[in-house]
Amino acid sequence: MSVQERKERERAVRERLIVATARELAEQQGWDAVTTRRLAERIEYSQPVLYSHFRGKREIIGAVALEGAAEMAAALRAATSAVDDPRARVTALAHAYLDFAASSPAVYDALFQLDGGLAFAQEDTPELLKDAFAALLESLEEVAGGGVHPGVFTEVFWASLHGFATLTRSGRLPPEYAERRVELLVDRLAMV
Amino acid sequence: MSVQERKERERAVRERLIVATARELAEQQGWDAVTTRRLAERIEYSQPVLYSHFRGKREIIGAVALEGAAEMAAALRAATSAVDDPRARVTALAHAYLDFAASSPAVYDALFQLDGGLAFAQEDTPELLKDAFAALLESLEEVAGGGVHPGVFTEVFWASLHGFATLTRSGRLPPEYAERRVELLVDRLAMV
DNA sequence: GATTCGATGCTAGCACCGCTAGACAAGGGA
DNA sequence: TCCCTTGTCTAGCGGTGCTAGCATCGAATC
Repeated sequence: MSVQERKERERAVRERLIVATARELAEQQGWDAVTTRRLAERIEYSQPVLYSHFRGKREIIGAVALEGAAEMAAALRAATSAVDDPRARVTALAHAYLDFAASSPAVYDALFQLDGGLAFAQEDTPELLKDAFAALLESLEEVAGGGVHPGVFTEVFWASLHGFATLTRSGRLPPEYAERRVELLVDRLAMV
Repeated sequence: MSVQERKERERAVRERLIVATARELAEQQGWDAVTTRRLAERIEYSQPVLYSHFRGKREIIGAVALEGAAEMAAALRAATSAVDDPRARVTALAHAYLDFAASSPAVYDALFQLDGGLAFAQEDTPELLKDAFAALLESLEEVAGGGVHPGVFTEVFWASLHGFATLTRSGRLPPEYAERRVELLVDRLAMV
């Protein structure tokens, strides 16, 4: 029994190593550079080992996304918890979101841009993803305004931030007015 | 002279054929299916011919994007020109934008998601791209509100629509509340 | 009309991709 | 000690974007 337990433990360690290495490589050189060959070489195993942990590259992206969702939720809560004023809290939330997207672009892509095989906005959505959305909602529901569904309001705010993040990083939005865009968005969307 | 002119004409025809075929293939089966081999086979030439017109696949995507920018601008203007009320015009604009994104996903991706090697929001930005942004601005500047830079306002509105379009298509936003999201966005952002 | 010669499109091939079949070795259980 | 399961490896499949170098075709010249 103990032998099997040790093996399972070692397998789990190696699986975390794969995910961490994939993430590291993606942040360093982009997801295009995360090939199964390079990834295998970095973890010092052969390619087929990857497929004994994940069905394919997509699932590895999904694993990085889940890890990222947890970190993002934590970052959002950390940035908002110390702020008392509801409106200021929303501003802090927006900045924390955009900072996360800018400082961890590969993780952000795994979450919101690439196909990691994860279900969103459904029953079988992983709890970590639901919780990341919940982290947004917690700061947003109180400024949604009367008669507006907090979930829908959160979706609108989130989609806007997502647009900022992706269009800015791909060079389609100029960086110079980033702050004014955030101010305008919060000013107009947040009631009170 | 006439011989050379004829050749140039034929070259231009073939170049348009490449772009049209790439676009068609991308809309039918997604950009992943647009490989240089398949594209070459469809236009009934060998692969290297593609490289006598474009530096690589990226430039072909860029060509599709430019074509799409012109169509998008036309679609946006067509949808808004007949609407008199400024606020209703913005709503029509939003719907036209989202309809374009949903009905021509491959072209939309070439424009706003993939790397087509085009410059955005710079001096050397192609006129067609500037004009597509102008088409947005024309309907939005009059509802930007006082003291707000129309360009910045347009960027915010556009980024939000982009978030809706991309997150909805990748299954990250549920489609059922799409209409309510648009209403909320227009309600809050448009002044008067 | 024959001949030269440059332009043009082709075949073949590079290094790389995601993924997998099948050989092989190491280790625990009898 | 032997067997057999488990796990990992090598090698290879069909695909990718892209390119070197050859062959052919056609326009211009003699």
